[in-house]
Amino acid sequence: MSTGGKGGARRAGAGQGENDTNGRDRPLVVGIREAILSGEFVPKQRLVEADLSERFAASRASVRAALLELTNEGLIERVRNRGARVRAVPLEEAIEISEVRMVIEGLCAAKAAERITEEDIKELKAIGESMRSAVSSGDVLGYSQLNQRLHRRIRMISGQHTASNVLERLRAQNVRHQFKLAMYPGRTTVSLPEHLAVIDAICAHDAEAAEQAARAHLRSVIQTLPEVDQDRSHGYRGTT
Amino acid sequence: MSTGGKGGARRAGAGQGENDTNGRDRPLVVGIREAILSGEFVPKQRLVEADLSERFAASRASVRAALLELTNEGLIERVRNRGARVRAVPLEEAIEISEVRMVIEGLCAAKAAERITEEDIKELKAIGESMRSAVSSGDVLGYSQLNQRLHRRIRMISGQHTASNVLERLRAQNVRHQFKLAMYPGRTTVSLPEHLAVIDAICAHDAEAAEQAARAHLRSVIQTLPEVDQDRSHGYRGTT
DNA sequence: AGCAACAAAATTGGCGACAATATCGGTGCG
DNA sequence: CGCACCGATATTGTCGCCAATTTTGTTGCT
Repeated sequence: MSTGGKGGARRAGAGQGENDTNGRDRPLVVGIREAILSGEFVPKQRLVEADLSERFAASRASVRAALLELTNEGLIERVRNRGARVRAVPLEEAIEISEVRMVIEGLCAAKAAERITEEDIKELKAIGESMRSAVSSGDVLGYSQLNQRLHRRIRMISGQHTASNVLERLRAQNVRHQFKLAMYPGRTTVSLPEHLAVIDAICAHDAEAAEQAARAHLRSVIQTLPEVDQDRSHGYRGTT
Repeated sequence: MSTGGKGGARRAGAGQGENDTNGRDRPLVVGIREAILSGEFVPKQRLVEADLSERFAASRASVRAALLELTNEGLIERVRNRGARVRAVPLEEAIEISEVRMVIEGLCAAKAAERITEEDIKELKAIGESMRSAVSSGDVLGYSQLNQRLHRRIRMISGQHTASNVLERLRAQNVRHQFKLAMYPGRTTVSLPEHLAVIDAICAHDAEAAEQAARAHLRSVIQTLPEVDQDRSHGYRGTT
């Protein structure tokens, strides 16, 4: 974990290690991002620079820089001279994002199937077993965490830095929908066999099957998204 | 297209002339980006804020903001307290980028095949014919422009806003490799039938065939990339 | 009473200056 | 003669201030 200053390393976005947010970022970016992802800042909420400046004990210029960065990450939305607000991802766009995720996760799964080692096979299968037991015991939260770990592990095994970066960004934009999806009753029962199929295909070094399984899983997600959607995501008048 | 969007209406006037990668950007971002994409700023070249400030007659803060934005677009690379420089995309990463492009362009092609109208069919076929004649007459530059127009048109027809954004960003990062690829002798002869296959599949409303054709085309690109690569792209010691 | 224009407040955008940090050159010592 | 320490320089990071623009509240007119 020693994220020390390895100067000569390639940029390639985040290293293969944990990129939960982005370790190289200043605390401001991380802080605001965490606030958005944790739900403290709700969609369409205005983000006034002065307020954030006070909230994080930093200057307004730093806040502005952080806001600009988060804008490019797709988490907040800025209009010239009209300020920044948390981006509300409507269902239609959440589906689009998931469709892009579908093909990229398929790519990663295929590449992972080609590159996976015996050691990683053990870990993937272990994750699969944990997921199975989590579903059995009804541990939805644990299953959700295992889900994220599985996807991240597959990305790592695939060795596709570019794909990982894109996926991470897309996932952050959809975190709210993903959360609602995870809480959808009976979702784990549908999700589990799909995940196991992905794991099996990757561990069997079957790239084609892995890609198809990953895409099938995301297709299932896309299909379920409209059911869990609550239309407050794209509400124009959020003043209640 | 823009379903009830509030802000997207004004963008409708985007003439086919300029490729405003992002019309909402301030001139600084556009200027620096153009300088990088046009090759004026070569990879690994240092971008000193003060110099850019003078070059574009703007304050350093604005330059910094633009640099931050371009960093997130993947065009430049920044190290804390050590400045920014034009990102040099090594062959390995160019391949990764093209692999991601492969699956996303496949997705767009499939979606375009489902959504295309008779009007768009005519235009796609017209582009195909133009490409054919461009290859016949050996007009490499014209073919390259038609190539970009075709891809852009397909993205537009697909209606995939997210995918288009990702593709545009990835394409910008690979613009140098793409250029060398376009100039590779005999490349057009290989590329043309692949493009025509994509066009035919899309116009035939065959989503599956369109995706496969698009992926085959990008696979061909990936296969050719190493041949056109000149190792100056990833030169570590660029101090001349 | 409704609407429009105006004014005041709020907020963002831009700018210059100062401090922190890395790089580079020089100098002294082993 | 080479290496390490040290200072000078260059560059970036941060901060506070002022102008431009938008939004909102008020007032006067129809």
